[in-house]
Amino acid sequence: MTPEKTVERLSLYRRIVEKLLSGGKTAVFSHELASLAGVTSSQVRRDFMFIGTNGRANTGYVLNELLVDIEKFLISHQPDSVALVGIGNLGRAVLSFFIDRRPNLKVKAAFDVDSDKTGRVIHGCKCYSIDMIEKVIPQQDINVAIIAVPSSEAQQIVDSLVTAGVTGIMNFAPVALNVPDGVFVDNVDLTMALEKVAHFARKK
Amino acid sequence: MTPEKTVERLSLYRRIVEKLLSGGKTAVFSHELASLAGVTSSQVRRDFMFIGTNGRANTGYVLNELLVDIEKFLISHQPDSVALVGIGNLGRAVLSFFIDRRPNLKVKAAFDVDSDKTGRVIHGCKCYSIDMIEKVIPQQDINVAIIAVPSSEAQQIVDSLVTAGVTGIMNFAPVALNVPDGVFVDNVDLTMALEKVAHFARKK
DNA sequence: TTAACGCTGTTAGTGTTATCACAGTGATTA
DNA sequence: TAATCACTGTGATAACACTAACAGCGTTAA
Repeated sequence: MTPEKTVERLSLYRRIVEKLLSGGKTAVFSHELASLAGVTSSQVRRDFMFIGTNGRANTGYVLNELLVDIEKFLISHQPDSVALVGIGNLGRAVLSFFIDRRPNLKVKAAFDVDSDKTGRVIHGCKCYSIDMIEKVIPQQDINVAIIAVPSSEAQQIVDSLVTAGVTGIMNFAPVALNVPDGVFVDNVDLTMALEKVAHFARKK
Repeated sequence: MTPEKTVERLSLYRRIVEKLLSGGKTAVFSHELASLAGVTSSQVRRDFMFIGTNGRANTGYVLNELLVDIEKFLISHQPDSVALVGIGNLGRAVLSFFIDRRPNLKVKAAFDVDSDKTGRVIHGCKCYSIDMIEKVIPQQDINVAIIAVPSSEAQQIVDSLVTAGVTGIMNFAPVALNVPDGVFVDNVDLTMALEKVAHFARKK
């Protein structure tokens, strides 16, 4: 219902609002927020229509209220639990990136095929063997997974994850994943992104 | 002129085509490629209109020709040189990810503020201090940069990069970067992506 | 109290991206 | 040779995303 792009921007707005709040500001105009987020002011106001927040003429949006409204929309009442699959270079970097970044997104468990990596605790996150997925995921009430494994293994792992109850997947493997309706997949294809940049660096 | 989304998909098509070729296949139908890429067959054919490749009734697209056409479009005759700025966890992971992945995209230099990290060679890539940017970039003929530094430093670094001649930037810092016309920026916002997934994991 | 101002909320319009649907085409079969 | 089939290439259409523009409103100034 709410456009995907709007959800994306709300995530960005929130971080900007937090920064402004911690800087002592109490309200913000749509055009200020727009310039900080790199979008137009209409865009900001339109996005806010979706979450039903409202500002005031001459004052703008009161930051406290705005933050509450964004979070009410973006975040569930209880923190989302996340699993990481694939503890290679990329997986570890992503793990360290997310640890303590957003209190509402907790990476609770990590999985890998390599038995050398299991049993350990990395960045406060316990590492399991991959065949523990269907046991640990429901146990820890995890519904979001990050996939950072080679393409060839991705589909099989996704099947386990979905069976185990995961309904949202952030996928770093450059393959199209097959999932049933009701499971959301976001593909983060770094090769694609870099090639795109290289392309437009020349052509634009 | 060519849609950004088409460029993205071409990068994906290419990798699929390479895989099919190495598997001994010689031609592919639009609907096969579509299913491998997770899009529709019309989409595939429409994308191929932009690069002017053509298939044959009853045969589909001859893989060799297709690959040539995609590469002619996506790739410059000489390899693009890339710089990495920010040798933290994420930067190193991205570096190891791209090393030897695409022969046409060479990460030639890395930069960091931390002097402990400079002088070394990581994954075959030489590390410089950040104030060497404006010297090294033109020297190595680099036109693409990957930014993996904290948000607070990003803008300043972008300014140096642009001055030094960079025209394409892949940005991992979650801030809107200010660049002149003719410089292409692609924002890869991991926090945003994960929050989006978490959101749709609940709502969808 | 009225007028002017600057902002929001929203509608209507525009541009971009994806899909539908089918005419055109070459291969295959009878 | 003619008919059938399965595909491509593309015009037309629909869905989606962004932006411009302005009415409405609270605030400020006269």
